[in-house]
Amino acid sequence: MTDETENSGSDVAGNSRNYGFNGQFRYSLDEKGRVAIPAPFRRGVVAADDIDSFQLTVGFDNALFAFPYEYWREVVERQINNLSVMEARARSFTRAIFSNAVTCKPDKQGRITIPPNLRRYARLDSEVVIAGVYNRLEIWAAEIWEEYERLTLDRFEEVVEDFDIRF
Amino acid sequence: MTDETENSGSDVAGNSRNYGFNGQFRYSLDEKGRVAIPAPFRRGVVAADDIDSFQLTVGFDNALFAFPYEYWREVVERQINNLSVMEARARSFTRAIFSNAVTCKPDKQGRITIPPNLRRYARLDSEVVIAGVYNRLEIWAAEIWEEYERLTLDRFEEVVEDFDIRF
DNA sequence: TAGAGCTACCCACAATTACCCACAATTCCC
DNA sequence: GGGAATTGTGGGTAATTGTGGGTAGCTCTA
Repeated sequence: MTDETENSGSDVAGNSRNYGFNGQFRYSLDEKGRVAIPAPFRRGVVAADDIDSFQLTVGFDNALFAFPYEYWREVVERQINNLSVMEARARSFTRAIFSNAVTCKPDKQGRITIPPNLRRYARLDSEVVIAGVYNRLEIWAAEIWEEYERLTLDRFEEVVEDFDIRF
Repeated sequence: MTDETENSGSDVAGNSRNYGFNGQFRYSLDEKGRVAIPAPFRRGVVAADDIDSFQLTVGFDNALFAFPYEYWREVVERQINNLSVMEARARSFTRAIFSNAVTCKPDKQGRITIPPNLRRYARLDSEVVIAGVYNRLEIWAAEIWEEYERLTLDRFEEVVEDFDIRF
């Protein structure tokens, strides 16, 4: 573990009643392209007993999104399933989503291997931040993450106002 | 294996509970016109025990589509079956789809042979990308694929908005 | 019917990957 | 505070995968 962005996260994520991933974790991407899944997120993803996998895909803001497999399955069934192959934009979307996705099952050490095309998309080289964001994990290049946080965290209060969130 | 668009794909795709093909793989088309089927896609296509074949056809955007045989059979029965021979456009469509199709069974090494007319259609020469796109594989000439991805992946976020996909 | 060309099937090998073990550092818990 | 468990990271090995090539059988032609 490196020490700049120390790791923090709730263990409640392991609970099956867990309501959302949270915390941020900094890891190194090793020579084989492997990165650790934050320990609190490893358990509680299991749907059927041999599927404790994540669906890893391209996401927004140069990050990768990783969904619990079962959740991903629902999204596909409810939303992507009924897009028509006949429509060019729908094809383009479906292609992007699926061809840039991997179903990955953590190894015994809790790591996943990120394929080269996804590494490229997210500009990952050696330092990586994994953030828990409600229903997904986000995998960022550490530098990009830090820059992003620096820019947006200042404006947190403004943003909350925009959305009229009532705590 | 070449190294620019390295291969990526999930092994869970082999699972019968698999929900859709995904990942992208780069292969070389050999002198005999053979190309490897991505390993994760080889298993789990079996319907009856001697039918572990793909139906290979002309697809959209200069790509070839390959469907698991059983899935193809359903599509034909449910949809193509009730097109009328009386309608010129329907005839043309049916002709194109069937006359440019092959049922192909991977050899012991997991390769299929792509017939010349399909190679021509998809402008395949030596470098090929095979993408898993939900219910089908797509076979592209590597250059065309890269160009296509370059154009569409940037616009990914817009497209998601357009389709109002909620993760 | 013999030969030429083609195709399907098999073997072989190099490169890559997946899986397992090990260990140090950190965290947890009494 | 100290021992035990967990966690992050590196590396080794066996299995898988990608790719080239050979041969037998088939088809088509002369």
